[in-house]
Amino acid sequence: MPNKPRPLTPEAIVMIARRFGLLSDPTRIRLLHGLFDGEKNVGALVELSGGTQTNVSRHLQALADGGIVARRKEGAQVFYSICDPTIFDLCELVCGSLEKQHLSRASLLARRPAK
Amino acid sequence: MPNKPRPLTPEAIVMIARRFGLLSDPTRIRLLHGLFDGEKNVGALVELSGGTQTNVSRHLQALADGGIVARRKEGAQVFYSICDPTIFDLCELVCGSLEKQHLSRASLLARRPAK
DNA sequence: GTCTGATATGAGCATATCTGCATGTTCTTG
DNA sequence: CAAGAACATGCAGATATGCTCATATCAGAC
Repeated sequence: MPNKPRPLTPEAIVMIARRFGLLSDPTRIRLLHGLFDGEKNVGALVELSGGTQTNVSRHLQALADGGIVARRKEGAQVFYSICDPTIFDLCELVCGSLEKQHLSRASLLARRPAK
Repeated sequence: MPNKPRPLTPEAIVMIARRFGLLSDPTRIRLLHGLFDGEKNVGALVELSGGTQTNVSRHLQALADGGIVARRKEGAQVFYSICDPTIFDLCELVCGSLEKQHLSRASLLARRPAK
């Protein structure tokens, strides 16, 4: 039997859902992915993500409000950087899970039955 | 320097965001939490979550479509169970991260400066 | 067959979320 | 000071999401 989960008060549940909500948008995932190798300013992230400046700015704001990303102002530029690296662990877990899921679905369609 | 992240094609990014989206609703988190200790039928989950039957049914549907939860019909009842246990790892990671985040914010307000 | 309990589904509404356009703010340069 | 570059923000439209009410489906008991 697996370990008991945390008690999870109603407020905690809402907080958890909020955090997942921050990760539920492709543009935000792209931005986080782009920040993997260090801080970047908004302009660089706009190019990198292919979005508009308005949108990128807003999404970065949301990520900063959620405490996933940190802001650093330098002159007229603003640099963002990951301040919660567990984000990458989350993505890694999800990627692995999705990969497994689709592999197993694929094997359901194969001529040779799944092992 | 941390490991290189996966390449992350545009489609992969959308899939990842979708999965996080499934976890971005408090009711769905509650349902998953309720399924931690084994499969339950819809009625049990309705009581446990305090939601309406319609709503619970829909959320379970969504979780099943996303491959997080499995359906098993037994007579007139339908039993749901976790089929992707990495969900709990995700929640655990997020909980830990949130806790750390709020602790550090709290220390910013304390009389004694943070260590 | 009818009736009842368990679950799913369609329709409609309210709200949230994402997006782009235009504009505002702030910094720097001249 | 004016002008331009880098970001942020107010507003409005489109889409998505969550919720409820009523109804449909399905399995079992009679």
